[in-house]
Amino acid sequence: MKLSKPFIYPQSRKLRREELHSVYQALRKAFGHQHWWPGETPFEVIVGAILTQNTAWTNVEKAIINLKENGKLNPESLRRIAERGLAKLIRPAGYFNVKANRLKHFIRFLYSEYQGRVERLRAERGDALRQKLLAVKGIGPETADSILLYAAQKPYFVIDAYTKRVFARHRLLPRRHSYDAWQRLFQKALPASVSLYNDFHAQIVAVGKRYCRTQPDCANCPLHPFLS
DNA sequence: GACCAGGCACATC
DNA sequence: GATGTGCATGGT
Repeated sequence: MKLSKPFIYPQSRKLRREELHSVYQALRKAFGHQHWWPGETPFEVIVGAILTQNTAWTNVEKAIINLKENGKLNPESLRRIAERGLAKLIRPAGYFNVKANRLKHFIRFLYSEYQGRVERLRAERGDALRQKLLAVKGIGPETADSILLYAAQKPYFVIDAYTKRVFARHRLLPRRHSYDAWQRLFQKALPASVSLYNDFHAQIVAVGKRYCRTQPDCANCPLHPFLS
C-alpha cells in the first residue's frame, strides 16, 4: 500500500493495544455507524474490493454503475465477457487493464473452486478461504481480508493505508511493520467479532479521510484525547 | 499542473 | 526482507 510521508504527533504518548476498543467507541460516537460495505450483494462487494485497490471509491462507483447498466455484475456475465470489453467498462476505476485481468483471475477461481457460486465460497472455512484467495493473482492480503470480512462475514481485521497512517501516528506500531504484524495486533486486542471488525475498519477510513491526511488536523480529531 | 486515492505483482539488491 | 516501479482515472 502506498503511504504518505511519516508524521509523528508532537509530544504524543504511545497508544496501548488495550485501548483499541475505547478508540473504536470514540470514533463510533464521533462518526456514527458507517454501514459498510457499500455494495448490494456479496458478489458486488468482491468486485468492489478488487476495483478499489489504490483508487478512490468515487471512481469505483462509476465502474460499478457501468457494470450494472450493462448487466455484467454477475459471475456468469463476467465469465463470458472478453477481458478487453471488461476493461472498457471499468475504465473510470483506473488501472483498468490490470483490474480487468484480476477480475478474470478471480472469476476463473470462483468457477474452478465453487462452480461460480458465491454462496459456496462464503460457506468455506475462513482460514482455508484466505489461503485460496491469496493464491489468486491480483488478490493480496487487504483485498483477501476485505472479501473475507465484508463478503463472507468472517472475522478478519482489514489493514489498509489508513489503518497504518492513523495508528502509526499514535505510535501503536511503526508503519513499516508487516501487514500480518498489524493484523495480529488488532485481532489479539479485540474480540473476534465480524460486526466490530466491519465498523471499526470503516471508522478508521472515516477518521483517516477527515483528520489524518498529509496535513493532519490532530487538534480536532476524535482521537486527540488518546494522546494526552 | 501537482497531488492524492480503501494495492498488487514483479524485479532487484 | 526491504525497496523501487508500473499500472490510470477523476477529484481537489
